[in-house]
Amino acid sequence: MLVDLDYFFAQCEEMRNSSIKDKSVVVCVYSGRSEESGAVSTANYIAREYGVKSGIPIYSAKKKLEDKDAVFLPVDHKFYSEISKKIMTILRSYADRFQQAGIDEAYLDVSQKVKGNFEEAKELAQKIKKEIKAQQKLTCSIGIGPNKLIAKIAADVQKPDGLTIVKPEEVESFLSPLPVKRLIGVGRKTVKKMENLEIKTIGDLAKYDMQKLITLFGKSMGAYFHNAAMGIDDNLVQERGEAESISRIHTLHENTRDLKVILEEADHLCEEVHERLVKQSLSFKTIGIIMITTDLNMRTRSKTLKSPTNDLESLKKTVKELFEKIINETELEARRVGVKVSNFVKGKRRQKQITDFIGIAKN
DNA sequence: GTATGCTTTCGGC
DNA sequence: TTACGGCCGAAAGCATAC
Repeated sequence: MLVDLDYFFAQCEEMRNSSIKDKSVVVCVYSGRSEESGAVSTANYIAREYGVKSGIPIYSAKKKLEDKDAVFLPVDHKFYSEISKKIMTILRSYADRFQQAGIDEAYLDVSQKVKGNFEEAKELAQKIKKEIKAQQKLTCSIGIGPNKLIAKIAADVQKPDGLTIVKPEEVESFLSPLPVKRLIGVGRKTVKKMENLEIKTIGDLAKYDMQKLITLFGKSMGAYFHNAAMGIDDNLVQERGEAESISRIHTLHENTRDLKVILEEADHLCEEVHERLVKQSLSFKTIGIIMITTDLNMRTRSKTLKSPTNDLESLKKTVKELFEKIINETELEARRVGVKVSNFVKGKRRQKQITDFIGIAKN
């Protein structure tokens, strides 16, 4: 089953101050550039009625909620993380196997616990919903299915406070009318490509010849699409290791293409990223930078080292090289800049050959 | 040509 | 009419190996 906490950040705010819960609640990331510059992180369902949703400018949200009873709050990530942690502990206790997937959702393998009985799974889900409500005063939406793929899609069908069960014999009729984009791995380009083949729904995809899919999308993707469309997914519910990447991004006070200004900010971001790396004793092999230009487009550059490191000065040095490169490749000014590391190898020390091998074997 | 890994962009929350 | 964050993993694009 998949448990998804409803409009999580905004619901946390409602829980902290129940007097706002019959108003529009908009949780915002303020950039600090001007009084109201920034974007909406998430909004409760009352605000969504007026078209306020994740990612839109704060200014635009204010306009939509003009003369409505609305509350605008800054994100309080620390608070949400604490709530999330408590709820994840509750959820973990109900599962044979558990996998957190982001701050507000988790997969629970409960097949042993309910002996493969979907009615019992439904009762368990109701119990879980009750407990989260009692302990943390929050609602969630739960999807139950024979595998992760179905559970995830099922959880999306009814929300907030939903519960959707898809039994094995219902999988086909459940999936077949849904658009192909609901499948993980089917993005904009693939949707377009499939549309040209007259594949619009998951049902269309399931009927399509697998050999043809393999010719069109490659062996691994083709086979995956074929199986996914038939509701087949044998991915296990598994606890995740550490994060795959760590990044920091920041909006500049003013747009600029002055390298000195950019690098001053970048150095600071490097230090913050490095601090998190040290906390988790991680070394990295890949260093990336992000630049959002005046026209709000994103550009990135990255470099993969021959051997992993956790050294702050090497990080800064590579980041400097990458920014020098990227600034030479555009005429536009930077609005936001970021630093990202990935391709982790566990360990504090500077690594030599033996761990290089582990790094390769891991991939 | 296909598979694999690396780089860049996209998109959800 | 415009307006616009920060973070992550997934998808797409590309280079190289086989």
